[in-house]
Amino acid sequence: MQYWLMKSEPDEVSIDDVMSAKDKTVPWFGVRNYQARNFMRDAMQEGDGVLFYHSSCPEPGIAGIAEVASGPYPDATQFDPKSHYYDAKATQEQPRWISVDVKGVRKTRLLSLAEMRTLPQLADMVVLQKGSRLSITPVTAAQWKQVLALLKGA
DNA sequence: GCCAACGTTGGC
DNA sequence: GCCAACGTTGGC
Repeated sequence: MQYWLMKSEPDEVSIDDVMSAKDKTVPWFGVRNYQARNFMRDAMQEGDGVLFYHSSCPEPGIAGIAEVASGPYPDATQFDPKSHYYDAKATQEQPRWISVDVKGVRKTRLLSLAEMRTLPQLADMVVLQKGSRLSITPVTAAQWKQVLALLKGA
C-alpha cells in the first residue's frame, strides 16, 4: 500500500467531477511526463491512497481523498487526433502513455498550498519542494496520516 | 501576464 | 553525449 498526490486542474477534472462521476471513478488521462507515467505504470497499485490536488487555479491545494481503482492501461487520449493530449508517435501496438482509474472517497475542505507550506510536519512532501512540478508525487505513510488528521471531519 | 524551474528536442 | 533553444508547469 502506497500513497500519492495527484494534481488535476479543476477546470478539467475537479473533485466534484470525480464525486459525481459514475462509480465516483474517472480515468486519469493526460499525463505526458515520463516520471509521472512510470509511477502509474510501475509503482501504483489498486487501492493505493490518493490526495486529490487542485492545481493551476485560484486556490491550489488538496481538495479531497481518493484511491487508485485500476491497474495501468493505455491512455485513450493519445490516439485521438482531436484531443489536446494526442501523441502522433503513439500507436495501439506501442502506446506511450498510460492511465489508471481514480475513485473518489470523499471531498474534503481545501487544504491550501499556502497552509501546507506553513506546516512543519508536511515540509518534506515532494510536492512542496522547490521547483517540483510533477503531477504525480509519492507521499509517505507519515505524511498521509498527517494530512488525514488535518482533514478529519472536514 | 510573469517567470523560475524543469523537461524535451535536436544539431553537432 | 553535450548543451542551447525551446516548451511546459504552475504559483503568484
